[in-house]
Amino acid sequence: MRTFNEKVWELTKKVPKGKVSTYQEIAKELNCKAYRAVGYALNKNPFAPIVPCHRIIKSTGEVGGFAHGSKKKIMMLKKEGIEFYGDKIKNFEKILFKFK
DNA sequence: CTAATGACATTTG
DNA sequence: ACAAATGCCATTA
Repeated sequence: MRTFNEKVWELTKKVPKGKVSTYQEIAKELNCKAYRAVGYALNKNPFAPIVPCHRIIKSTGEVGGFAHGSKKKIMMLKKEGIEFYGDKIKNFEKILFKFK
């Protein structure tokens, strides 16, 4: 059956390169406010390289956490053309991908 | 079934 | 504006 986690991964896969999304947006798309569960799902995500989990950040514009270290996450995002103010995303609202 | 956990978000001091 | 406390939901033990 399609678990909550699978839905999360599926939405995460839809985020285009060079853009990011938030845990909150994903939760909302699933008709709930389980941002916590979303993070949990991505952490336990068995499709580590398949799903672009690094494109999911906090609603505040901070990168949040990452299984291999937040530092790595930032590096990967930078590689995709995303700019940073230290640990915070630059032009956050402009590169934010919305599902709706 | 109950308790604990976590890559969060929002409110409060 | 920043840091701490509180609330949140699904998953796991």
